[in-house]
Formats: sequence, C-alpha cells, structure tokens
Amino acid sequence: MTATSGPNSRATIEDVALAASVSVATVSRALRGLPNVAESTRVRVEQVASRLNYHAHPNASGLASGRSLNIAIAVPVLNSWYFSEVVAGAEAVLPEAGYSLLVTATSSSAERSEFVRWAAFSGSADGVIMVDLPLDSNDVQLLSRAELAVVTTGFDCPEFPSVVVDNVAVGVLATKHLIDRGHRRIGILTGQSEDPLHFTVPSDRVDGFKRALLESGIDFDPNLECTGNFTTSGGREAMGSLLDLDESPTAVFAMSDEMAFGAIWAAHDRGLTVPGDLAVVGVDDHDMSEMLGLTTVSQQVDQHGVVAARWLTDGLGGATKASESAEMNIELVVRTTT
Amino acid sequence: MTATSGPNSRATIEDVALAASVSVATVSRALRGLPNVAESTRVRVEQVASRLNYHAHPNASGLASGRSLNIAIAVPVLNSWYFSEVVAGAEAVLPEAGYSLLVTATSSSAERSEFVRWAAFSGSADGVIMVDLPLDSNDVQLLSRAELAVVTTGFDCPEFPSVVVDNVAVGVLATKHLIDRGHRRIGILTGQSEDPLHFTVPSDRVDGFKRALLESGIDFDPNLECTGNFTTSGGREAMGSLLDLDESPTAVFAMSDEMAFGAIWAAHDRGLTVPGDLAVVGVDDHDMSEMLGLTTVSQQVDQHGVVAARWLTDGLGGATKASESAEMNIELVVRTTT
DNA sequence: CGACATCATGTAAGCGCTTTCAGGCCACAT
DNA sequence: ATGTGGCCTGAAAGCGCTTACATGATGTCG
Repeated sequence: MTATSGPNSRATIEDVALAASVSVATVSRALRGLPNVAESTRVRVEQVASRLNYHAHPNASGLASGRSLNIAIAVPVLNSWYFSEVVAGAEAVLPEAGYSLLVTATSSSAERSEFVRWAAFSGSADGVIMVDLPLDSNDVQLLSRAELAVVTTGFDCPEFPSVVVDNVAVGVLATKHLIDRGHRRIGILTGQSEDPLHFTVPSDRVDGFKRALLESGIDFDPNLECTGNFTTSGGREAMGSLLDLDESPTAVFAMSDEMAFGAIWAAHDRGLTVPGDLAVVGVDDHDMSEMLGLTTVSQQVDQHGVVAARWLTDGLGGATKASESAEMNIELVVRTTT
Repeated sequence: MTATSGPNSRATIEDVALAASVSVATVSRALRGLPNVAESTRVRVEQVASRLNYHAHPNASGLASGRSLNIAIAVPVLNSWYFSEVVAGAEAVLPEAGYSLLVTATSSSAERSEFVRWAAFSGSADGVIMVDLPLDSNDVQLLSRAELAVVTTGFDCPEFPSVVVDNVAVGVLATKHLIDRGHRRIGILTGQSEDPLHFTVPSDRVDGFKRALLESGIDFDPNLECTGNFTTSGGREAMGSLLDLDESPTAVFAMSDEMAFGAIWAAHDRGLTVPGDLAVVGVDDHDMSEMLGLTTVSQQVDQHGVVAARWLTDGLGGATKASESAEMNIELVVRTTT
C-alpha cells in the first residue's frame, strides 16, 4: 500500500510523511501534539498514521530525545502480596503518562547494586522506583549523577523523594490496642533478625512496640521477640516457639499479616483458640485478612505504588520537586482476632 | 577523566574506544563476545569498559540491531496471587538471557487489543507472553505479521506455542476425589459466567466436573453451579447462596483456591464445619492453602512463567520452534478440607 | 618466494526518530 | 510599497550503536 513497505513491516515515520505529503519533521510534531502545526495538517497526519498502524519506534525516539519512556521498579521479590500490590499500583498509573514499566526483582544486595548500575548507566529508564530496597551511599551517588528521577518506597532516603509509613506509629498503634484489650504479656513477630540491606521497617515497628509497652509500664521481654521473615510459614514457626515457652504470651503483634496468619495457624496447631488463648494483630490488611477476621494495621499498599509513580511522572514532566517524603496513612482495623 | 566526558554523563562506546585505543567497531565486537577479536584486545576493552561504567545504550543498540532485549508480559491483573506467580517465574529467568521484563495489565478486551497493537508495531519488545488473555483473530494476525516471538499461557492458541494445563483433567481430578469421599451432592464455584475474553479455563473445568459426575452416575444439578469470579469474596458469596439452598451441597469444587477460601469462610459464617458439613477442594495450591488445610489441585504456577520465558528466549536465540504446546503437570494435594 | 587464505581491525553507512535552524508565507502596520 | 512579526513547514544534523565491507597484517602452501 505505502510507497516503501508492505503490510508486514512496521511503518516508519517516513512512510507516514510520504503518505501525508509532509516532511518527517512535521509528522513528528503533529503526532506529539507540539505547537506550530496547522490543525488541518495534524488531522491528516493522524489519520494516515492510524491507517498505517504507525507507532513511533521507542528505540529511535528514545535515542533521539534521550528519553526512554520507561520506568524501572525494583522489588525484593515479586510473588509476595505486598510487592505485587505496589507494582500493580505503579503499573496502573504509568500508562496514563505514556510510560511503560520495567520490573526487576533484586533479592540480594549484590543484585540491588547491579540494578542500580544498570539503571544509572544504561539509559533503559527515565525513572526508578526502589521498593523496600535501602540504598547505600554508592547507590545514591550513582543514581544522583545519572539524569534519572528516583523515588523510594518503604524506607526514607534523604536524597530522594520517599513514600513512607510511620512504622513506629504502626508498632505503637498495634501494641496499644493489645494492651487496651488487657494483655500484658505480648509477643512480637519481626522480620529478619539480621538484615544485610539495613531495612528499617522491622526495627521501627519494634521501637513502636517497645514505646507502647513503656508507656503502659510493661517491661519488654526479649524472649517474646521472634523472627518470622515476613512469611506465613516463618510466622507459624516463630509463634510456635513463643507458645512453647513456659510463660507464653497471651497476645502477639505480627508485623505483617502473613506472619499473623502463621501465628493463628500455630495457635490452632496447639489447640488454642484465637482470640481466647491468643490475640493476634497484624500489619497490612492483606486480601485474606478480612476472611480470617484478622485485626490489623492497614496501609493502602497499592497506593504506595501509585504515589511513587505519580511523583516520578510529574517530576519528569517538568516540576522536579526537591526530595520531600510522602507519609502514607495507617489505620487500625479491628476484627475478631483481638 | 575520559577524553570526551566527565564522570556525570554516561560513557559512550566512543569513550571506550578512545580509552582503549581501538575503533568503536572493535569495542562493540569485543563486548558482545563476537569472534574475530584478539583475546588481548578483548580483555583490554572489557577492563576499560568496566572502569568507565560503560553499558551499551539499549535504545542505540536496539535501533541499530533491530532487537530491544525486552520481553513484554501481559496479564489481566497484577495484584492477584496467580498472576504475580507467573510474572515472578518469567522475571526469574529472563535476566539470565539478557532480557528485561515489561509488565502490562490489560483488564479489558480493548486494553488487550491496544497492548497487542503496541507490541506488534512499536518494537518495544522482541517477544510477548500473553497470560490468560485469549487472542482474537485480529490479535493473532497482528502478532504473526510482526517479527515477534509470542508465547501464550493459560489457554491454547494454535498459532503460537502455549503453556497449558489440562483443565478438564483438573475438574475430573477434583470432582472424583469428592465423589470418592462419598459425596453425591457437589457444588461448583466457577469463574465469570459471561466471559467477553472467551477464556476457556472455567468451562473446561466445568466439563471435567460434569464428566466425573457422569462417570459416577450422578446427575448434574445446574442449581449447584455458581459464579465466584475467582476471588475470595466472590467465592464466599457464591458458596453462601449454595448453602442457603433447600438442598445444599455437602461438598464443593472451587476452581481456584481463593474461591475455596471464600467457601470455607461462608461455611464458617453459617456455623458449619469443614469438612464435616462441607468438603472443599480448590485449584492452584496457593501460598495460604497449606495453612488452611485446603485440599487442592496443585499446578506449579510460577513454572508456567518460567517455561514461557525460556521458550521465548530459546526461540529468540535461534531455534525458533513450531507452535507446540507444553502441558504442565497437575497433582491432587489432599489436606484436611476433604 | 609469490599467491592466497585467515584473522584482526578500521571505515562508514545506516537504524528511525527528534530538534535546531532556516526559510516561506501571510497579515498587518507603517 | 516596504517592513515586521507570527505561523507553519522542511532540510539536515545528529542520538549511540551494529554491521557489512574494506584493509592490512600474518601465515601457509605449492
């Protein structure tokens, strides 16, 4: 049909220009809504482009303009409820701004650094969202030097805008709730004990836990702290070991709903009732929490992704803001496990 | 440091060439492991490249070579256990082959078509994985014409290699198990009743269900079929309506674990015990299924993503196979809900 | 010892866009 | 008429790579 190509090969801007009897420059301007194009010309070009199924080749336009129209998101793992919510949130808003989402899982510190180098030097993405992957100073340096927009989620990074939650407040809220219910011997299920990534969420929540105890005059008992790795099975094991203690807790603060599920499971394993023998409060408001009646500190996780992505696209659009940080809301949802 | 650029801007192949005292062509060849490069030269180039933090600009190399080194994956939604497993599986193997993953959620038929057009004409990706998104003939045509590798997952597409499960067998397996346990009045929780996408998984599983009943001489009762939309809350509602029937079922086949969770919930709502008053079998082997003791037909979902991705990268690597289809294993995992 | 592969390297022509720069055209004021 | 400015458009120079193709330097063999 067209002068230079059959229907099989992709139409180029030149095909469109030829068919519309204008120059490639005009096609480029018309299709991108740039000013200084006569309305009649624009319409004609758009019609031809659509007829030819023309899509600008991203590599070519990216090379010429220096922009890739990609946003890269890095998460520790993909197949976990929390991270897939964040990714889904980001994915939901990026297309509106014309961006695509490159997804990478970086489970180790080495992989994270490799990702940072790639993001900083390859030009694959115009912006980066780091989810729960604290950056070391080298990472920060590389990312700052690159002409790259960066937003972090789940941890505060002074150098970049961050989407965060007040995790101390999360710990306080959950723990106070248990104390209000009359509990004095309260266990806590944390994330990793030793964290090579220096992820502060667990320690902040522990701090909140301790603060709430302190304010109520309850001594913190280190024996009641146990690591559940943020997983259901980890929570089950951790809770199991707490329940097998001579003086086992009557309530537990699990710092993720998944660990809370494991805690409930461990209680059932031992014939204990929830909340009769063990009260449980989690964090997240996981899809399954309502069904299980789990009391939890809700954070709208997908919104973390949405906010991070918006921040990036807005910044890229021009209004590059200084590094602020957005604090997301939390809310105690009381159900039947407390 | 280098001749043409400070440490802030990305190093180009020319910087490397200059620093290594060779031509850009040699750098290109050396770094990509092409033949006809002296070993000493290759080593030197690699050292310089590494020192300069050089990464080939993907847009530039993509434009020149016609390859993008991206794989695009499209799923109906991202924040669902099933799809995040598939995506995670694909993401896990692509980096090995040098590919990045572009993730898109296309919840409607219009979005799916838009994705197909984009994939076929933009050149953003060298390959595409369509997950549970049946293609219409127009989609197939566009994708075939584009020089694009395509793999489908979750449905059989004669034109492209497909990663599938024998869903009739799934239905038979689950239903027979319930019949073997002595149940005669068995309900079924299906996906959407009307599916604009022509997604055959639900109907195949219903077929298996009916076949198993037939083989045991049990009449199929349409009143016992209800739609749960593959979600926990949908399953709860659907199961609720079945349990409120005059002649309610003593067992139910939920065609996803999430709906099965909802079914268990609905039983608890009414003070019924599982499996005493209601036996439940699901499909998937969701992370949470073990904890809830759910009997289920397991399919290694993440492997679907792995197989699809490998197929793509292998094919792209040269050995482009004809459109075969890989049938993934299923297995009944008996736990305490039956 | 000259002819001819063989290997290592360089030269240069694009890949399909964006963007700067330089007109051409027309309306309007002078 | 002449000048002036505002619009619209086209020509052309890259963006940073890959990849024929050309070239020189070796080595091999009759």
